[in-house]
This record gives sequence, C-alpha cells and structure tokens, in this order.
Amino acid sequence: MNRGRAVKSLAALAQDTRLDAFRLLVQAGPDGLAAGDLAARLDISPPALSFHLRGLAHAGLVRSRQDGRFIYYSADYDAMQSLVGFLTENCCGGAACAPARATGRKSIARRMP
Amino acid sequence: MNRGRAVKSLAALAQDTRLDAFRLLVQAGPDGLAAGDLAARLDISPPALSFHLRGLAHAGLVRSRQDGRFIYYSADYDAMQSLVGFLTENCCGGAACAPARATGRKSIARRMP
DNA sequence: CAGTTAGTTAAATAGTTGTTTAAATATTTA
DNA sequence: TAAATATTTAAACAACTATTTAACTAACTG
Repeated sequence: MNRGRAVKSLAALAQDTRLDAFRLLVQAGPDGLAAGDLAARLDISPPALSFHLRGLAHAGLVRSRQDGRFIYYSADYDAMQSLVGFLTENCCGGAACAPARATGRKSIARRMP
Repeated sequence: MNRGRAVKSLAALAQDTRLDAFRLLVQAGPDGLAAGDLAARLDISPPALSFHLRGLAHAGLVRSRQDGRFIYYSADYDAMQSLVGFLTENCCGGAACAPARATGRKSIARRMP
C-alpha cells in the first residue's frame, strides 16, 4: 500500500453511506450481498448505491460478480488489511498501534445464516 | 470510537496534504512541529496549512499549543489508535486484521527518546 | 415476444472542499 | 512604540461530491 492508494481508500471510507455499506459487506462474508439487498438495508435509492459502490470499487475495497440478473458485491479483506497496515506503519509512530484486544467484542461473527 | 467520529477522522486523513502533514507530525514525536516548520516541509502556503490543520484538529487527530509566537502542532496518538481499532473491529470481519508483523520494518520504533 | 426485475448510466443541481490573495491578530525585537 | 515575525481569518472562486429523476441495458419469466 502506497500513499496514493491509502488516500483513495480513506476517501472511499470517509462517508457515512459508504462506510455503512462496507461494514455490511464485511459482516456478510466472502459471498457478499446483492446490490438490491444492500440498497434495502441502507435504505437508499439504487442510483445512490451504485454511485457509492463505484467509489468503493474504484478504491479496490470491494469486488463485484454477476449472477444472473443480480450483482453481488463483497469486501476485499486483503485491501482493507493493507490499509490498516499502512496506517499502523505510517501513522502510529512506527510501533504497533492497536494490536491487542482484536478478538472482536461486538459483531460476533454471525455471518452466513 | 464511534461511526461518526470514524468518518470524520477518515475524511481528515483522506487528502494528500493532510495525510502528509499528519505523517510528519507522527514522525516528529510528542513535541510536534511549529506550523511554519510544517508549511516549509510541505511546501504549502501558511493559509493552506492553517486550513488543513484545522481539519485535522477538528477530527481530534492533532493538538496545538502556543509557545511564544509559534504554534506547535502534534499528533494525537491515542486518537489514531482508536481509529485503527475501529477499522480493525468493524471493517476487518471482526477478526484480527493485520496484527502480525507490526514491529515495523521501516521507521523502527523510535518513540520517546 | 411482451413484461418485469435488477442494476447502471446520464444529466441537473445543491452542497462541500481546496486554493488563493488580502487583511487581521498576536507576540517578539529593536 | 514601530517594525518584523508567525499564524489565523475572510472572501472569492474553481473543482469535486452526493443526491435526485429519468432514461437505459440486460436477464429472467410468462
């Protein structure tokens, strides 16, 4: 991860709707969610969602795959890891920044119903 | 760290000049740098720097203290740790995201001289 | 094939952000 | 106290972002 990509990734996540969308995709697991499903959960219009997903995809934080007439979006965990790695190495004084207690208290991995 | 503060922090870092400024402040250590010093290193005008520092301060990522006619800005390490913690807990699937290899290859932990 | 469903693209527009120039404020030095 | 230094604030403006409505494309279904 370089500075340019980091800025793009940060910008993609720096907006309520997109951060919410990304968090939902992270929770949803590797299979992701169909665009319409996401739009419903976020309570936004299809064009609005399309606009924001394009931003996340352009930053490399989400991928999409078509299945019939549905388009499934999923979080790119590696990209997110790279971003956190960049922030840890470059913006936390070089030392480990928040390594402990990473075993998630909330959002207890309830993925795939 | 809550979602609202996370979005503000991400937005503050999601811009070249501000990310560079913050990285310089992180490197500079707890004492920080005078505004003019930062402006010189970033090669930007004083008003431009002032504008961007206000953004970082508003997000709680930097603090300022006046010393004579200089104003020193310094990185708020705790705030940054909170942000990385939020991203790790909320955007990395609940599991640890980038815990290993946090012992910095570059910028070898030279905090607290 | 006609209709419906899922999603994207286009165009218009209001709001926000970043840059610049000029003016203002505060502190030190002569 | 006048001049110089360090920095902020204000105002103007171009560039970008987010939202909305309408139109479009593609895939399934009857």
